[in-house]
Amino acid sequence: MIREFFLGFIKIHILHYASKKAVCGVWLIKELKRHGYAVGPSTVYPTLHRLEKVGYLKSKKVVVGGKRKIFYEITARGLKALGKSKGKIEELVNEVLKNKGASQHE
Amino acid sequence: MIREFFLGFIKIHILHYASKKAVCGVWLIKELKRHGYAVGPSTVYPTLHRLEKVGYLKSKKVVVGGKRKIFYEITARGLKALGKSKGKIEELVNEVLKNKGASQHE
DNA sequence: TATCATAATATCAATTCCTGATATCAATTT
DNA sequence: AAATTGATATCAGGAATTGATATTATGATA
Repeated sequence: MIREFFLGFIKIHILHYASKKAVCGVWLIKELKRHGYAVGPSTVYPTLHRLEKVGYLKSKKVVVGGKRKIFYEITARGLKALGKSKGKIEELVNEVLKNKGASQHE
Repeated sequence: MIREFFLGFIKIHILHYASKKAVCGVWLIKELKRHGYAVGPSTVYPTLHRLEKVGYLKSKKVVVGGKRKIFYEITARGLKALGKSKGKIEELVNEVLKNKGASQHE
């Protein structure tokens, strides 16, 4: 169940990375693992496909080191979604971590 | 798709609220709406049931103002999950908002 | 005490997502 | 041209999501 809490985090991370540079599946798997998220190929690739399908990412195929990879970069649409997400993260932090969310717990 | 990003946020919020005081379904719907999350009964109630089922929340039935309500409070197990979530939120903030996550974007 | 109105909660059903296991693919090596 | 290897793709069973709808319990009313 707690994994469900973080599925969105993972997607936001992916969008964030893809806003910094072009990323591919295997790199994401390693990077996300470094950040404490256990993510396998069968989670990452379908997610990348979906993120591209909705227009948040765009891909290009490249051969590097003798292996074909598919690199993903963020789109304008994806940047917009990422921006919206950042706003929500701030809201979450203010409410849950700092407890500054004008809470009227009446 | 972007809604998927926030489904975890919503669950964390619920756990957070339930750690402050006993909460019921309708109150959560209003409160989450106040925080920008569109959440209806068919989202909140099954979620509450599941959170109770996994032992993060415990419920008690109360009659208030002539209406029966079910109030939920966090459990020790839920507190643990919430704590873990807070750690992840900080990590997310550092990486995505502050960009302090020792990122080796090689 | 039967019925009604109301608010809170519960369920349905179609769609979609998640993911361990497995398969496929393409570039290089032998 | 077969094998190797690393990267990506798919499958299939289970589970989650949610608009729509139904159910429930309480107090009021007659």
